[in-house]
Amino acid sequence: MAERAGVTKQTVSNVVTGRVPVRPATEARVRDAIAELGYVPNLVARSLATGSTRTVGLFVPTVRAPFYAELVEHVEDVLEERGHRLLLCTTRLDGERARRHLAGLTSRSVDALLIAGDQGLTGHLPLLAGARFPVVLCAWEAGLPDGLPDGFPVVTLDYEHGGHLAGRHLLDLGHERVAVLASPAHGVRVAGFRRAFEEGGIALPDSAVHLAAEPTFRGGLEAAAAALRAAPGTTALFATHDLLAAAAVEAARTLGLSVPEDLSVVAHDDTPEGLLSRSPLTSVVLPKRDMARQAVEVALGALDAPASADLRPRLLRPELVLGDSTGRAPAHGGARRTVRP
Amino acid sequence: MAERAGVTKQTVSNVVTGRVPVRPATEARVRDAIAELGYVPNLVARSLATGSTRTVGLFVPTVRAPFYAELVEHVEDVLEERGHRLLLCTTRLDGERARRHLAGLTSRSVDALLIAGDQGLTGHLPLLAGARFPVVLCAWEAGLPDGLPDGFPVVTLDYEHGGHLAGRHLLDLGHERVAVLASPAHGVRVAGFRRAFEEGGIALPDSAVHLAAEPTFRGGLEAAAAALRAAPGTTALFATHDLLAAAAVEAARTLGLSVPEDLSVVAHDDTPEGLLSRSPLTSVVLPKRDMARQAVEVALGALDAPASADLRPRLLRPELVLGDSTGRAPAHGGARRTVRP
DNA sequence: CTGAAAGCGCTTACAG
DNA sequence: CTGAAAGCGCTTACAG
Repeated sequence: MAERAGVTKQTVSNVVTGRVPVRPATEARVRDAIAELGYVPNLVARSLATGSTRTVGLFVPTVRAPFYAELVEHVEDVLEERGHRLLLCTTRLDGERARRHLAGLTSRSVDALLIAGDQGLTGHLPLLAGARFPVVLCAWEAGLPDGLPDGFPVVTLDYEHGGHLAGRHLLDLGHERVAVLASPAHGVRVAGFRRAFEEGGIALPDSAVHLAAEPTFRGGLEAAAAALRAAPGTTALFATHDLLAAAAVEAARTLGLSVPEDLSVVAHDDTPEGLLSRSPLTSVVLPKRDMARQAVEVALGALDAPASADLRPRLLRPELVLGDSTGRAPAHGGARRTVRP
Repeated sequence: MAERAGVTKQTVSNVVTGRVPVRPATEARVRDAIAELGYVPNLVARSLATGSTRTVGLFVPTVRAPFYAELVEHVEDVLEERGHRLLLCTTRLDGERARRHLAGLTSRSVDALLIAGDQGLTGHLPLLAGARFPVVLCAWEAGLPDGLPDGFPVVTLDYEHGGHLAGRHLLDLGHERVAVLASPAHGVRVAGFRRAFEEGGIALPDSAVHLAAEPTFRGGLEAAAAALRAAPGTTALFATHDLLAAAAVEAARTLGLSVPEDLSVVAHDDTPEGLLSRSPLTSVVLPKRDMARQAVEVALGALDAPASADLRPRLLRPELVLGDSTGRAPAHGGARRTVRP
């Protein structure tokens, strides 16, 4: 303890926490002693006394996917503003792994927990009922499973609306023959896209949706080639994630099609900078930073006022950002004109 | 305390920690009580008593770069094996930010700290001297700065050797006119590449090295185009990271060159699956998992036996993994033949 | 093998 | 405004 050096005793605590006013002269002496001895308060002891670790846990499926990598950094930023640290756990779509980590936290080592992404956790959600701290679900695309105990706040993105924005945009540009390149997990985005076309009086057949099982450039190339081969009159593609969209543009080039003259491509969740593509793509952009902020606020807010927690899911709305990859539908039928056999 | 439920007192601690043998009958009673009451030990209290938080900090510049994203997951894996948690901090190449976070840890909230990546931290390294826990540096490409206090273990990759492997491979395939696409931070890789050619009696002029300031597909396209324009006889490219390499292949296609018939491309740190490219690239592959393991072991080992820490930097050797993107140098001079004006 | 005591380093009422 | 005491929930020697 630094008290020895100065003269006072646990007045040190008072000056450090600032909870109780201390006479300037005393405070100065204490601060000198602190500086001199290089005193650093023990945060573990403080946590035990206060019951708060100033640490928040975050579960994400992986940080290798750009979406989650960005989310992690946003959460970290918000946490830092509020003086909290980040305990990270990547679940790898492995419910058992998530369960183990959850068990490892169930003991006040964290003030709150954010769980992002819906894959692989569904079966283990009831476990959360035993958590001793607030848990908030975010970036949840699928519907909430029945097993989920009541009382879990959800802060997520309106993926359906994102898909709808993409569809609306293509419709507005006059596209009627379109196809979708999608990851199997992105059904909600596809549903929104489909709804937009239905509203425009156009039914999108299941055969227009091409799944790319793996989120790779190659998978995107293949899905795009398959889509254009299956429906040569296609004038626009909707790709449900960035790598798929970038691959679609390259696939079009390979087939001798110009983007956007012959083929429009709209992406979902491409970075505005278009890291992976030749030029910035028109894309549905997700308010990840907002989601991170609200998720943290709900989680930490639940600590202060457990009762006041608003349990209606918060749905944040994506926006469409225009890039170079979309344009009016060609009068002459797009891909039909030039696609090689 | 669960003791009430059973009959014993802090025998609970004995059965939970397993430190002191307990009679089976007693243990059973205690375990029943634990299960019944849903007792979970308070890890914060345990940390205060034992002096160990079972948490390790990791600083990386960002998780948005695949290299660090993978490293984070590897570190997490090794930590999990050893029963530790991961406190993550992304420094964003911002020394001031790193300093703040470091200060936030300087108080036994972490058992050890791993710092990955050299950018932006150089000036703040002396601060580490004040850390109350072992610190190990990893994935450090540049030379260690003079300001670094002695006694910091370093576990890193032999980047120079990686560049050398790439150069050696191209030389073995008969390539003599080569160019390099590099990120400005990757000077060591380029130096290794250059050394290989020097050993082969070929000097690589500075003009053969093309920098891509930003790690984007677009930047890679431009650097590759510039390289092939500047030296039309070029038969091979060395790209110092995955996105650059993937872009180089697409740039070659755009110019009407076949890979690897007209142009070979060797990457550095591409994923073996080649997520970003049309087909798996020949690439220098870095033993990240090994590095993560050794870094954690050194850090945690330093806890047990502070004196025995081996302070010689550990340099882990990359390997060359063959893909579809390299082949023998064309007899007729490669790019010269077909590049458009 | 089991119980009673002290201590980890803070914070928080509670008297002076 | 400042000091003395109790307590946060564990673990760790130390006696029985």
